[in-house]
Parts: sequence; structure tokens; C-alpha cells
Amino acid sequence: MRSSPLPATGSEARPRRADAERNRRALLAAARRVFERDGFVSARITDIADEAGLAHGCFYSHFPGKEEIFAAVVAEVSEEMLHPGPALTAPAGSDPVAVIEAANLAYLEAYRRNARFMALLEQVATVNDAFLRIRLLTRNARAIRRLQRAGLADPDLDPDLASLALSVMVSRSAYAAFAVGREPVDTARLAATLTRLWVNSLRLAT
Amino acid sequence: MRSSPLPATGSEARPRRADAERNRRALLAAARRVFERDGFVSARITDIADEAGLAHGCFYSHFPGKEEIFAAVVAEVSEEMLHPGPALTAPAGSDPVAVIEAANLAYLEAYRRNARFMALLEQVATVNDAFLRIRLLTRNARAIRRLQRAGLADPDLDPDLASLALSVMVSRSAYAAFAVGREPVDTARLAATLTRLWVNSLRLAT
Amino acid sequence: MRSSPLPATGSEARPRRADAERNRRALLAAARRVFERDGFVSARITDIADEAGLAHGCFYSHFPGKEEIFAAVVAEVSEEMLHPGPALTAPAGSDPVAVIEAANLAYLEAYRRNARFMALLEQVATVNDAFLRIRLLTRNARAIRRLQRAGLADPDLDPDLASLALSVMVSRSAYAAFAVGREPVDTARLAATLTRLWVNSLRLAT
Amino acid sequence: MRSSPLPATGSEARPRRADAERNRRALLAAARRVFERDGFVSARITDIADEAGLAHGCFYSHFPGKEEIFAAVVAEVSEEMLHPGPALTAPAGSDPVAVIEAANLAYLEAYRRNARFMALLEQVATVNDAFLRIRLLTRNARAIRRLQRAGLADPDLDPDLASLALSVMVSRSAYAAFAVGREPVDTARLAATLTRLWVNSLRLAT
DNA sequence: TATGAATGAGCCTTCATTCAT
DNA sequence: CATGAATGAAGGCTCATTCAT
Repeated sequence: MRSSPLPATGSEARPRRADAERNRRALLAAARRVFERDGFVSARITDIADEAGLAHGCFYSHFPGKEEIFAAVVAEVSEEMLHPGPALTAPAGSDPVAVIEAANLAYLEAYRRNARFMALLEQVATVNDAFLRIRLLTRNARAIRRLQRAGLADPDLDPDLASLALSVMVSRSAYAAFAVGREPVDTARLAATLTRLWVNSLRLAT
Repeated sequence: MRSSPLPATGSEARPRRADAERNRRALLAAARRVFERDGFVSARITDIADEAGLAHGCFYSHFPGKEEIFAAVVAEVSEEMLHPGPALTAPAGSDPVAVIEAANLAYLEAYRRNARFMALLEQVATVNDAFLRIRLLTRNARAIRRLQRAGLADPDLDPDLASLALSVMVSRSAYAAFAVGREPVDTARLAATLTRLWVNSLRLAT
Repeated sequence: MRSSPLPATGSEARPRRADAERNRRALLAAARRVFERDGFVSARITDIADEAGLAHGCFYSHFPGKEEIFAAVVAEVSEEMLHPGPALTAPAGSDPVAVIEAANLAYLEAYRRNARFMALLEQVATVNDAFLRIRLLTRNARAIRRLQRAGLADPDLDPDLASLALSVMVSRSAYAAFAVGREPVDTARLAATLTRLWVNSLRLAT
Repeated sequence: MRSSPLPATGSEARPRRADAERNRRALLAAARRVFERDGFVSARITDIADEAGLAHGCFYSHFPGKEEIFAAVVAEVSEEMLHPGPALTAPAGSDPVAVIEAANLAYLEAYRRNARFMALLEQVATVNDAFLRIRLLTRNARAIRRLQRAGLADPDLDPDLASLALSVMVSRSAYAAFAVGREPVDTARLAATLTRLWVNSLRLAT
């Protein structure tokens, strides 16, 4: 795995650095595999280092501890999983149903790709994580309010609670379908169902 | 890990000494408090025994280990939490919306009462648990199919996926509202919102 | 062993006492079985009491601890196993070879009957036990000296060391044959061999 | 209890750090002292590590548990104690009595050097150990048969049983003399006695 | 930085012994 | 005396973290 660095002419600094970065990446990738396989609690520093082909003592040159490397893996995965539900903030004039369906489909596909790690996230989710979602919920709630004012959505719904409920409906359905269930689920069919439930529930004019 | 997930509660109900039963109950109550406070993994046998006012060695006279006492606490809580979503199988002739609202409200109230422990359960939930819910989902899916055939529900919905989505919408909203969120949530208002979303999403004739 | 004293007039004294003695015997018998099955170290007070059909707390009404009940079992078995080798102190005029053979045979038979417990004894044998044997050895050594003086035994042998060697030859052969070996050993044949070795080794005039 | 009775000593002979090997040796030496002092059962991992000047956690870097380090000590001692009795398989033409005496003396000396640990071995001896000796016994039994056929040994002896008896006579005399007895025993004198008993008992032509 | 041996806090579990009933 | 629940000392083992090389 390791490439032998160039002989000591005088330039050991650069290959050293390159090795370090490579090892850091190896640890991250190994951590993801180990976390997915063993869960957060059972994952051991030693296992992560072993999986990366490094001595366990080396781990601490790159990460202060298990929580931190977990956070780093979360950050990696989060790039694909930013949106826990379809954003209703599409440009004016676009078909809102199509927008919702596209967002749902994108989310479900991303979830499916990262299903093992997302399952892990659900178990480790802490209060902090939950509050991170609040912004998204607020954004969705604002969109629902706008639709209500425009006479396009059921005016009897509480925008905040409806936003919450529909958001968790999508994310938790993805969890049930991809992280827990064993039988393969037709992603498009699930996306279509979620979109229709969403549209129906808001009584979006179609 | 260990064999019997649910210790036989019935057969040991009549112990030789009343003290023994009292201490068993004390351990159960203490375990619930400790689990809610520290989570399953961090909970220590010693803490549970301490919380119950007993020596830690005594713990093993009543439960084989941490998993078993956890299962016993789960069994206790489960009596209140049997229904993860509103059952659509109300007696014919009753107002379906009222039925749904009543079921939702009952579920949310029960969830709120046991919120701390339910939050714990979500984190410890295993694949097995998920499959236990399938029966309920199947029942709900059947109800949706029946309504569709009767022309009372949106015929374009996939009954199985819709059943899943609405079920997790309710349970996960409860989790977000009572187990994670800090601000008190108006249970009635949440129940009303969930019911309306449910009715709307199925396009139940009202 | 102990005779039950006269009852105190007409009360519960007699059955109580009788019960106590019966339980003491039950514990002794149970202890022997448990020791033979599990060895001294692994034997637990609880197991002995269970085997006797008594509560473990009851054990301490009869014996102070594990060592003491073990000693009591040893005492029981010792009644059959007093002689670790053939005594050479037969009445004058009797055939010495016949005496040796009879003694060996008796010892081997007794060993075979108590083989499981004797095996245990070998493992638990302490320095103290060893010194208990010294008297027997001294007695045998005296006999050898007498035979040497009478010109009936090899005068070049050290009587003390020969006594020791021949004694352990018999007892350890019994151990190997009955306590360790799995195949059944012909006791008579072993006795005959030991006797012949003994006679030969002392060069007893035959 | 655990799987490998003898840890591979050869493959780990060249550790990355010389310290590791030194500490492994320190643990072995410490274990021998602790086992001799406290016996197998009472010996604690902590004591062994303390005796070696190491933290107890470090023990597990070198040995999986108590049984394994004991086996390793046994292996060490066994190099000196391979022969539980004099081998009768001397080259033709050599004086058989001298051969027996030399073998006995060598065995007794080795036993004396390792007396404390041999005493321990006797107590921990299991059925397995006993069967390991069978080969040696078989070899001796063959030698006795050969002597009998050559008219040089008592033809009335059962070769197998005699072989067993004489073997245990030697090993158990060593035990009595060096492991149990407190008074110093003259090794040469004991060897001479055992040899004479051996020669006499087989009626070896001298 | 990489290595991997050493450290030691921490937890689980067993079981002899006590003691109230 | 019998009972069996409670006690708590004792020891095994794990594993995150440190550190000398």
C-alpha cells in the first residue's frame, strides 16, 4: 500500500506530507467501513487503524478521538445528504409538483447510496443533529405559509407542524426502505408515492 | 447476545419473599431512570443497583444482565405503546376522520408520557423491531386498499408504501416533538395536523 | 456418627435434631459427588447445597466452609484407604509373599472403589498430607530393616528410601490404573505384578 | 479452556521491539515464580504482571490468559524433564545397570532443580498429560519384553504393568523427595536405591 | 509522522458469607 | 435450624490513550 518515499536527497518534507494526507484519507475510509459494520459504540480505534493498514497509535496523529473521526465521516456523507426533504423553494413559475417529485427522488437516491451510514446516523442522532434540521424545517414552513396565503394549499394546516411531519415522513420512509428493509424497494415508486402524499396532504392545486 | 429477550415475568411473580419482588421492581424502575439518563450503552449495572439502593451483586439475583433488564423495561413501556399509528380498522359506520384523530391523539399522548424512554428505543431499535411493525403496516395497507376500492381514497396511491409513509410520519413526528424538541408541543394541535395530513393525503372523502 | 441424644421431654427436639443430622449427611454425600465431578477448586458451596436439596445458607449450619467439609469427606474415605501399601508386619510364620499380595490386592480394590475421590486427593495433596504418610513409611522401613538383619532381604538397600519408593510405586500405580486410565485394568493382575516387583526388589527369599 | 495449549514461541521470536521480547520473558519468569509460590488457581494475572514490573493490562499483549502462560512455563520446564524414567534402550553392549543408574540420576537431578514447579505440575496434571506418558511407557515395556525374551529378566512379570509401576516409582519418589519433603535428600543415594530396586525387581542378570 | 508496546481506569461477573424471617 | 435474598470483596478482561524510538 505504502509507496517508498524518494531517497533522502533533501526533500523528505513533501512525500511525508503526501503520505500523511493519504493516511488521513485511509483512516476516514476505514472508519466509514468500520462504523457501518460495527456501529459507533462497538467500533474500536484499533479496528479503524487496522482497516486502514496503519498502526493504531498513528490514529491520533490525524484525529483526536472516535467522535471526531465520526464527525468527519458525517461531514463527508452530508455533502450528498443536505436536503432531508424536498425544498419547496423552486423558482416561481415552475411546476411545484414536479419540483417536489424531483427533490424527493434526489433525496431517496442519495439515501439509498449511503443507506448503511444513514442507518447508523439515525441511531447516533443526538439532540444537536435535530436542531440542525430546524433551519430546513423553517424554510419549508415558510414555503407552506406562502402557498397558503396564495390560496394554493390547505389553509387549515399548521405550517410548522406540517413541515415537520412531511419532512420526517420522507426521511423516515427512506430509512425504512433502504436502511432497514431487506427487500429492494423501487425508488421511483416510493418517490412517486411520497410526492403524491405530499401534494395531497397540502391540497396543492394540481 | 443472550438468549431470552423477555424474562418470564409471570412465573416469577410469586417469589418466596415479598422483598425480592419489591427489589426486582426497584431495579426495573431504577433501570428505566438510568437508561433514560445515560443511554443503553453507558448505563452501568452498578448505577442501576445504586439507583435502586441495592448492592450491585444483588442485580444478578434478578436479571441475567443489562440486555435482559432493558428488555423488561421495554416490555413495561410497550403496554402503553402498542400502536405505532392510528388503526384504520374502525367499526363500519363510525366517522373515519374521528377515528384517525382519536388514534393519533392516543398515540401522541402515550408517546409524550414515555418520551424519554421512547427516544432511547429509537436509538436501540434493531432490524428485528422494524419487522415487528410490518404487521401493523400490513393491516393499515389493507384498510387503504379497502377505501380505494370503495372509491373513498386516492386510487393512485400505492397502499403499502403509503401505509409505511403515514405510519412513520406519525411516529417520527412524535419523536421530534416529544423526545428531541425542547419546546413544549401542543399535543392536540399536533394530532389535528397529523390527522388532517393523513386525511388529505389519502383524499378521504370528508 | 453421632448418636442422637435423648429428646427433651416431648417437643420438637427430636425431629429437629434428626433432620439436622440427616441434612448433615446429605451435605457430606453431596459434597463427595460435587468434589468428584468438579474438583475442589471449582466446587461451589451452592452446588453442594443444591445437590443435597438444601438452601445454600443452610450449609453453614453444619460446616464452617469448603475446606472443612472436604476434610470430612476425606475422613470418610480414609477409613477404607488407611494403608497406602502392603504392611510387612504380618504375624511371624505367615508367608510374607502371601501377606504382601493380600495387602496389595486389598489396597488396589479399595482404591478402585474410591478412584474418583482418590484422584481428587492426589491433586489436592498438600505438604501436610505427605507427612501423615511418614508413619506408615517408618513402619515399613522398620520391617525392611528387620528382614535385612534376618538375611531375608537385599542388605544393600537403604531401608527408608526403599520403603518410600515401593510405597509410592503401589499407590501411584493404583492412581494410574484406576483414576487416570480409561481402559479397565485387571486388578488381580496388577496386584500380582506389584507383589512380584516388591518381592524381587527386596530379594525376599521365596 | 482456551484453544491453543502451547503458544507459538518460534514465530514470535523476532519481535519488532527488543523490549517486547524482554517483557515476554520477564512475564514468563514472573509467572513461574508466582505459580510456584501460589499455585495455579491462586495465581493472579495482576501478581504475575507486578512481579514482572509491568502493568497488568500489558500481560494480555503477550499471553491470552493464565492457562496459556502456564503452558508456556510448562514447555520451558519440559525441556529438562522429558524423561519420566530411565530409558532401557541403551546401545547394545553397554552395562544395563550403569545405564539405568545414569538415567535415574539424571532424572532425579533435573527434578530437584525444578522441584517447586514439578510439584505444581503434579497437582495440575490432567488426563491428557497422563496419556502423553504412554509412549514412554510403551518404549520401556518393549525393552522389558526384549530382556525377558533374552532370558535376562524375570519372565513372570507383565511387561506393561511392570513398566508402569517402575516408572511411577521413580517419578513419584522424586516428587516425595524433592517437592514434598523438607529434609534434603541425597540424590545419589536415592538414585542408587531406585536403580537397585529396578534391577532387583526385574531380576536383571548382573 | 509512524510504530506498537505499555499503561491503567473501568466494568462485568462470581460466589463465599451474612442475616432477617 | 432452614431459607434464600443481600452483600461486597476480588479478579478478569477491554481498550482508549500515551510515549519512547
